[in-house]
Amino acid sequence: MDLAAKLQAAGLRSTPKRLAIARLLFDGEDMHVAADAVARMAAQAGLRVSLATVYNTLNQFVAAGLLRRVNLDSERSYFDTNTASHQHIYVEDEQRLIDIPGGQIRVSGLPALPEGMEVRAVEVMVRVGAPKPTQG
Amino acid sequence: MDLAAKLQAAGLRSTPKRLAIARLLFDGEDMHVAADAVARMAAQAGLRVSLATVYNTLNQFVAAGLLRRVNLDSERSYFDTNTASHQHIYVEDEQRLIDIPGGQIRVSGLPALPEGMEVRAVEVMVRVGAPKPTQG
DNA sequence: CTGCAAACTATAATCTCTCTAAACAACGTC
DNA sequence: GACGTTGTTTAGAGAGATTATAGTTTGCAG
Repeated sequence: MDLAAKLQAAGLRSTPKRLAIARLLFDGEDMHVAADAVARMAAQAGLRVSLATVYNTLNQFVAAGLLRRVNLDSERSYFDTNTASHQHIYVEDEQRLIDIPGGQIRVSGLPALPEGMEVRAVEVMVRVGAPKPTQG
Repeated sequence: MDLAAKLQAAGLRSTPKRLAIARLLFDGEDMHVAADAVARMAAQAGLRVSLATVYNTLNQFVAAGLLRRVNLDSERSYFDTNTASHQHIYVEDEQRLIDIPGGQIRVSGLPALPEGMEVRAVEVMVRVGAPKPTQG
């Protein structure tokens, strides 16, 4: 997996900062991170990169299709290094996202779409947690 | 539909501000609004209500089960006056949400959950738009 | 090399939302 | 109907995430 080539194939210049951030993100493990976590990871790795560059880079990666943005809550954005079609389980108590491999979940019964529209994405978010005692 | 009774049944005092905001929201039509839109609607209706109260009230309505929070993007929160189990189509080009009645969509193939967890919600968001010419 | 466009940075600005502390109102009690 | 308690409302400050700005630096074509 040549990251420099991956960047260039996506239409992005292969700069040192981008390469370093890409190395943090695409280390083989699928991950779900927020921008501040990326900045922290970068700092820990001894990389001197400004917060603005972290945001710029993440947004460029999303635009280039290298990352996927996940709308988990309105607090902040999360970025998913797995860009293949797949879904998520969100463990609310632990604030942890778990991937559901693509193709495992089937969504049926979609209604007719408005005239001239096509489906761009079907997002499924399964929110789980310990049973609520107040409900029982 | 007695709104004052509805508030009290939800454990909220029936105050003039809450009643007025409830009247704006629960006018019969299901709607999806952001906090600033509610503030604007209130102002247009001649209601003098502070932004803090709009936020407080919306959050209380969510906690009381009168509203549902929808995570559409990370910019802001949207509130859905339809609290029944249902799903959404998001028309990206028009930034418009369309309800899919509950029970119409079926999601199958959910994986096993972590130990001691139960499903709290299954959110489905179908993003649609005009076919992208660059993809064609 | 040289020049230009793109990238990077620090900082300011913006935007959504919450906190704070004080004024105010609902509601039960007498 | 006044009183006290408690919950509401408010203006404004504050917090946190993200973007805009403007100047400097860097990559890369010629």
